[in-house]
Amino acid sequence: MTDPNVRPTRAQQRRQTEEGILAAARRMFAELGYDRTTIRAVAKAAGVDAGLVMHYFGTKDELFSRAAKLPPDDLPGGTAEQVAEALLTSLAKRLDSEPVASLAVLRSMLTNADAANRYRAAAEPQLSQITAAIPSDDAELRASLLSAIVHGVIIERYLLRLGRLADASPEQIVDLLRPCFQTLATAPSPASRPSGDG
Amino acid sequence: MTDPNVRPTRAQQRRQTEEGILAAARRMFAELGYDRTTIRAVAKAAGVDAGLVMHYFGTKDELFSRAAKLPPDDLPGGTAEQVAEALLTSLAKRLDSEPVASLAVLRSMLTNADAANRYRAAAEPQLSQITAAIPSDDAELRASLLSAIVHGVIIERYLLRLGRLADASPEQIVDLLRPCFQTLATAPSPASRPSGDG
DNA sequence: CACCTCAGTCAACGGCCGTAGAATGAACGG
DNA sequence: CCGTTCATTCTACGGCCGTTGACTGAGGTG
Repeated sequence: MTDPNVRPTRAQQRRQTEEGILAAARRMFAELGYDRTTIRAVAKAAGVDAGLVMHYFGTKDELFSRAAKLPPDDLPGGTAEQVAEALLTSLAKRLDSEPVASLAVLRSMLTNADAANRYRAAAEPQLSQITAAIPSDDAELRASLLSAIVHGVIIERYLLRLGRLADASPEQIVDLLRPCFQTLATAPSPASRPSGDG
Repeated sequence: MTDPNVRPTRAQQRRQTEEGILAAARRMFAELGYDRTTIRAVAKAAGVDAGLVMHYFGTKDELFSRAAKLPPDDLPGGTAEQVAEALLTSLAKRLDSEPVASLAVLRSMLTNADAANRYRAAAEPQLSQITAAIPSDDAELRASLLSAIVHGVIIERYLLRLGRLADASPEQIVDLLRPCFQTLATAPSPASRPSGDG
């Protein structure tokens, strides 16, 4: 096997080099964020000249845009209970290994408008899917809270690497969160305070 | 009234200018993060020369350090239930208005090591306080999850300004989260899956 | 073979940044 | 009133960055 083409064709070579640049870019964007990642450093990590990166991608923004293309993560519909469980399953998978491109977006979203929009664009369909499944006036808010929990956990695990969250098993985390998710997705709204009026 | 000293003393003037610089720095760090905030821009916003900022603070890092000094946010101890409720109260207050210095830290913590450390240092005492109150083997993980939820909500509300989370009332958010917090703080660990063995 | 295409390099430019240091002039202290 | 301190400004340096455009040489094509 090894390779029938000892010398790769020009198109192959190009695609391979481009892939190498994108991989290096993804790694650096995920580790350092948009601003602190320099085209020169990406080029060096990919073993090419900085001019080549410009030649292929035109712009640092375009490079980020290509490197940070997110895999769609749509959960199946169903009852609120099922959607909550699907969200937990999706979370478990992400806690097992989160795609580097997604980490690149998360790392940069607080300081780069494009990354923030990309995050919003990825979160929105999930949000409306969850919202649609929750039979409640405040379904939208509940969905937003579920999203905030998911992202809070992922940020602390991968980006801040906070103590227990960084090394706990996905199953343990998901099991602890399950009642939260089910409550948020299905329980009726509380009247007000628990120790307020009667 | 107005002012007995028509001309402020030199020390007063200095403190006032320094305060102005710090306020401008806080605003910009909170809005743009560490990297995209420039000393020159802070100086201009404060109406002084960039050299003066250096003269007073020595270094951009030191300026950030001074601008991002967090007010301590220690919750009272007690039973797990009480601690969970205290955490909710603290969250409600932060959802009502989060100090700009805190937003500066949150905005920068994913791309600046100093901000990340500052965040960790602020979160740690709360974490151990919560951990101490939870009677469970996985108390540390539960505390981490509570922390992740709090910060996820605050990030989406103030930094990403996501739909419903950005404009919902603190009470509404806290009421929805209350069962989550109580469960995480007090419920026993689940055995494994809900639909697994008997 | 001659020609064109194109992956890849190299050197440079203009800009912005953090920072340094000298200069100024008003407030202070004797 | 004089000398000192010090708040404040101005100018400049060196560095890194994104980006450009000319160049090189091997690959494809007729």
